[in-house]
Amino acid sequence: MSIEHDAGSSLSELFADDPLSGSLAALIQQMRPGDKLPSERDLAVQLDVSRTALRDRLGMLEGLGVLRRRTGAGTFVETLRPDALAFALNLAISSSHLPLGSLESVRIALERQAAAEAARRADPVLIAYMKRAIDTMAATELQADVLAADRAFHQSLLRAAGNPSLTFFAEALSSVLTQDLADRSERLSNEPLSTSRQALLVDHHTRIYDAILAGDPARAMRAVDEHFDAIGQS
Amino acid sequence: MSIEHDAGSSLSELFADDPLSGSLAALIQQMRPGDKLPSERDLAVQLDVSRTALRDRLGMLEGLGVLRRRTGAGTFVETLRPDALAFALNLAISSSHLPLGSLESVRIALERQAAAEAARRADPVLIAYMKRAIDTMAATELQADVLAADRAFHQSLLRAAGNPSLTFFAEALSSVLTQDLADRSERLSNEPLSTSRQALLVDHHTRIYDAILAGDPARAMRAVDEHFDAIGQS
DNA sequence: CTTTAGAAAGTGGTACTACCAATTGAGTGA
DNA sequence: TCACTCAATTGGTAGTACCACTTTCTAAAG
Repeated sequence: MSIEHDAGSSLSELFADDPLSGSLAALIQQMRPGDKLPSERDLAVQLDVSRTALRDRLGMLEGLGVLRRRTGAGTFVETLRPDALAFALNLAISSSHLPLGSLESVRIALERQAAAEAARRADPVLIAYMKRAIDTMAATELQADVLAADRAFHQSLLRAAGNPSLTFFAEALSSVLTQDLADRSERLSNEPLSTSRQALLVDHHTRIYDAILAGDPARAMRAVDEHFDAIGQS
Repeated sequence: MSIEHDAGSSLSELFADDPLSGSLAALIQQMRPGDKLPSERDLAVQLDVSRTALRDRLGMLEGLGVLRRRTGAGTFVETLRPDALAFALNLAISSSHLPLGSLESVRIALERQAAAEAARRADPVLIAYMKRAIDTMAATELQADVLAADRAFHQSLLRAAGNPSLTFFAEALSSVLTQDLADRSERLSNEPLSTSRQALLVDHHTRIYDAILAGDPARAMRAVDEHFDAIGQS
């Protein structure tokens, strides 16, 4: 019935108004991350378009983080990179005035979900990394080190959840929020942290850790919420 | 100290390895959505590059959803479009085998957060839309109409949260998950829905609605979780 | 004077050619 | 065996010409 209908390919539908991009997307879908595309000259002949038009689309796909062009080497299919999405987000946010505060909400939502799933999985090895981050946090004295340990904790939390999408989005968001966080913490980074505040942070993270270790998703989510509620007010 | 350091511009840092893209990003940041960029010929002269190189970057920025090129008319700064991110996601997901199931988790996380924030805001007008969706859901008989009402409910829930980022991500995700959802529901869409199941759905949504109306974030989140737990098993 | 049809200018889209710069790898030398 | 050189390949840029579409202005028709 249909002359050329690549069934099930959601990509082609999105490219309905651009056959060239559609062909490229179909080609890329059949390849695996790390694979090398034919050279621009060959590909242009193969798709029966000029190198100019081809490069235009390649640039677009590179912008989306799907491809990576390396001068002299070739064009390669990229692995899913959170920073590519982060880049797009950064661009989008800065050009459309999406408030950073509302983004923080998304981050909390993801972290809460990660805590719940980590508790459900209860992988002792992955959870151990969280414990290590907490210990580091308790042992150090410099604000910068505490922040580093904090990042390590949240990273290991996401890893413990074992949900690639969750990790992907969280890391992308993290990249977007990083410079804002850096700006706020820069002034304090080399000063010693108030002992009471540090103890509070350690306590919060320990509560999250305990809930996950106990395999209690609801309690883990609650612990995350209490954590963010507390640091939100300070 | 630094020769050209556009302080505070997070974009330029990301473009550190590509001066041309950096200049373009800086230019775009100073503009507002809907504004028209100079013509490619003018811009090429202005930035002292060839039109070829310029078009390559414009293609990239268009891929990111930041720009929109309209043949014969010009190039314009785009408003933040969730479908642009959805597009990038679609491409990324299909080319990196990110499981759809893990994406569903993200959606739940966002919806849970939206429910909490909606309860915190407790805007009677926006909440009324949720009620209307529930009523529609209870009144109809066709599976397709129930699904439509379901979508309307979740949409009004996000609106009631009043968090642009949350809405943005949820809609982007929704676009990605749409075709999958469509595939699953296609077979049932014209059959009458089992009465018990419909009643269950109405009950779930009513619980969420009640919690939000009562201004109880914790209960709202719990209701969302129970909802997704239930439909996840069926 | 208003409306409208058409011309003209401007814009993005494509093609083609030529050349540059970086990378790669095979071959050559020590 | 190792190190180096050099040529082929690849992406990056430049410039030109032309096409299709859009917008705007103009002049003719009412």
